[in-house]
Amino acid sequence: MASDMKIKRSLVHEQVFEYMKNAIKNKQWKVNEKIPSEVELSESFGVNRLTIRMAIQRLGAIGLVETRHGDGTYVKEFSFTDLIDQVSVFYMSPELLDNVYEFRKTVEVACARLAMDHATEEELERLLELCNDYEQAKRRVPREYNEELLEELVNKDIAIHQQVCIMSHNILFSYFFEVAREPIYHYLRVILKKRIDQWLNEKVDVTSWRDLHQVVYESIRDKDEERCRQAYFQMVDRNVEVK
Amino acid sequence: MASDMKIKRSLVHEQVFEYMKNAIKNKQWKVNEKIPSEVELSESFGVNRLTIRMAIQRLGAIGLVETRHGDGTYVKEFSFTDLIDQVSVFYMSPELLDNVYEFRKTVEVACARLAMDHATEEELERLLELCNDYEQAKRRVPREYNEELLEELVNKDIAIHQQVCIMSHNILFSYFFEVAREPIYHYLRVILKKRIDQWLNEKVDVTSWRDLHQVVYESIRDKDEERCRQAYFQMVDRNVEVK
DNA sequence: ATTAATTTGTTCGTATGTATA
DNA sequence: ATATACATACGAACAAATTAA
Repeated sequence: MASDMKIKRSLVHEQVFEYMKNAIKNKQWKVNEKIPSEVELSESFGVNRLTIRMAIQRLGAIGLVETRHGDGTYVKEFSFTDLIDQVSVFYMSPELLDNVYEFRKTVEVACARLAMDHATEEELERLLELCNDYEQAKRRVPREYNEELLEELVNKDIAIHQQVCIMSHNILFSYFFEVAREPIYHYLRVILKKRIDQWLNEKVDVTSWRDLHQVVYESIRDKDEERCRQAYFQMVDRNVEVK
Repeated sequence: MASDMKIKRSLVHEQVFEYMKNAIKNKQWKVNEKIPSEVELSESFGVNRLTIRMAIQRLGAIGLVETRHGDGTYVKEFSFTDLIDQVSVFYMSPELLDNVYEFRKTVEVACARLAMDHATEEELERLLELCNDYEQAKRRVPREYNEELLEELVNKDIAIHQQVCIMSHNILFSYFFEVAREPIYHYLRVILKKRIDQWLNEKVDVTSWRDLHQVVYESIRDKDEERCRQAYFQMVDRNVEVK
């Protein structure tokens, strides 16, 4: 007798979970729609109400439903970003930091190239705004440098690159950026901290440096592939040593 | 009084969930380790056992723990792939199919380029194997073409590109591929079906075509960037019309 | 503005199936 | 084979939040 065969255990709440997941997948339960109450479901499935609750908890965990106390449970529009935000700390690792360098030099450049073809005027303006935001925050460094300002700079930096993803009008690139967001955040934090320390200690005047974000903006606007590529390369090459 | 302020609701199971999530994040509960039993946790938290179970269900849903009947609940190594597999159908959309074309022309090429620098001998051999697998399956088409063989071909195609991701030794690229896997699958399915139909009806002898996967393999092996790029471009340009 | 009905949140108690020593 | 620890599932009950009469 093959005792190493997978025995199909009951696991009631698992079955209920799969059923409800399929109901959402097949649009039987549509987005923003209220699903049947827990008692209704427990009756129609012929299981205990708490078993239903188990399944609903699981659905809520992956962002498929949202349940409101005293009201009911509603099907939620799936958000890739929300899910990644929730779990990114669990796949974050030091090796990923090393991978960010290659990511920026390849995927981000490709993304910017797509942005040249697909971006709208409004999106370009928004990008310019974000670049100016960044520059303005940078100017505050000599006077009021602290951890808070450092984080603000990193966030503004990320916002710029996220905007380029949006401008590519390719959802996959936006998703990739979300996946890489956590490592990029840590990467930028290390780099920026080091650069600012050098700046303040050795009294190098960095304000005179042409801000490369601005160059990225201009080259996308002017559809200048080569200048854009070089801007990105300078951006990452200026700070190769992560460790 | 600011009544629009976010009121911190109780939501016991939510709090327990957050606590346990942090315990895993901070390596207080390590991977493969058994967490305290439900009764123990319910006692130390001062809540009911079922409330603990709610939280455990949520942790299980995002792949942080695995619970074995009659044994206990164990912390699991987080798997990005498993999570994406579970939810990819929920972010899959027709627009994503259009994005696959640009993905292959940019990210995959960049990935292959990294593979030239980082791939090991064993990985190259494995890639050759997968290419041969694909070619062999392709030769079966004229005699025994059906839905099953079509899916087999698509899966073997995907396996090749996944191997290139592995060879890049950049985890981010592997993650990206996982995210794009579902759209790529549908994309390839449509394209291959159309190509095979043309092949069989118009009796074009496609077996004589040089398989481009083989070219990708050779160019990675020989570190021939230009040939590699052209192979990818031919691969996607040969079938631009998705719809 | 109050009340009543509905729905989710939480608890207790109990019984059962499973794995391990 | 037995005992123990543990997760699974059920039923009943009450608390708390929301909605509508």
